[in-house]
Amino acid sequence: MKRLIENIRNKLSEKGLKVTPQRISILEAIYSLNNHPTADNIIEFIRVSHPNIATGTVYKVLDTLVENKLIKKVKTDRDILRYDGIVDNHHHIYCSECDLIEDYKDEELDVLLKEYFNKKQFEGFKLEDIVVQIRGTFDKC
Amino acid sequence: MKRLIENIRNKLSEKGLKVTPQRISILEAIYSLNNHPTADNIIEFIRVSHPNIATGTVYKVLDTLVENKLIKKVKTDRDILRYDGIVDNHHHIYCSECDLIEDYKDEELDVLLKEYFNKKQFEGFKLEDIVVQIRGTFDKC
DNA sequence: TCCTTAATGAGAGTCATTCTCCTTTAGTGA
DNA sequence: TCACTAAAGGAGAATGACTCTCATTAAGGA
Ligand SMILES: [Mn+2]
Ligand SMILES: [Mn+2]
Ligand SMILES: [Zn+2]
Ligand SMILES: [Zn+2]
Repeated sequence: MKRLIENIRNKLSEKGLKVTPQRISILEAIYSLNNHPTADNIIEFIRVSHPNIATGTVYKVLDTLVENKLIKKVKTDRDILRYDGIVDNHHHIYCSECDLIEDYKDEELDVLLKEYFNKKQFEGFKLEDIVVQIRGTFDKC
Repeated sequence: MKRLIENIRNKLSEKGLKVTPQRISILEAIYSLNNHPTADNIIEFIRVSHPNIATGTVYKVLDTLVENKLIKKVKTDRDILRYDGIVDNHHHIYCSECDLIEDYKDEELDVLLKEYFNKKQFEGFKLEDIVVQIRGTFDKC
């Protein structure tokens, strides 16, 4: 807990960002809300301990965190943005029945993709990353 | 041209959907605008020949077409929805510099993925499809 | 401790999408 | 061919996620 916040402070400083209570609690919220929260999920979570934070501030901080690669945006086919506190490359399982997005990590898949894309020529294109979208339905849903 | 519209009429009828001029021109627009158009791109395209179509109608028709699997939504990390007239499974290259989304089709990749996911156990999950998001920057951008 | 400048708060503004409700029309069957 | 009916479309208001503006506050460096 103390350690989490210390860790967040360090991440912000390392990027040359001012360490503000708002930025700390937003990152804390993203790390605590496991499943790819929306701005609204984050605001709701934060308001408990930090009732006066402005929604505009939350959106601004989220943008800053994305720009500095402390968080990522998650691609969806809805018109509400979702965020991911895990910045290491990983894949996503999208539920067709609800808006659940689960992480999927597997070294074997990463190796497979790496080998495939190393072999392929992408003329005039600088490859940055590969994310696999796995879509389907969970029995529980 | 005539053939395209005849083809669209058939697709609609096959799904048990009423064949209306609005639905025809929206599908026509999606097929003509190659790169994963937004609702707004579609409206702009259609207004030339069909100036009175209501925006609400366009959104409603798009929903209907998605539900009936005549088109698909494309996942993005923006808050504007984009659509795809190609319903056969394929992958997407996202440009980091602009909002270009190119199709990527390669049989070898599909075989690779198919073999990998056949082998993996997904307990309590019914797999529907796999789409690879390739992100990077085009030199031209 | 003070200063500078970036960050935040409050609230108005924007705009993509949805909703409501009335009118029109596609498709069916006499 | 015609009339009927349910489904679809038009107009425009409503919604809500996100952005903007600008005055105030506070983080971090001197
Ligand atoms: Mn994730
Ligand atoms: Mn496509
Ligand atoms: Zn689900
Ligand atoms: Zn580009």
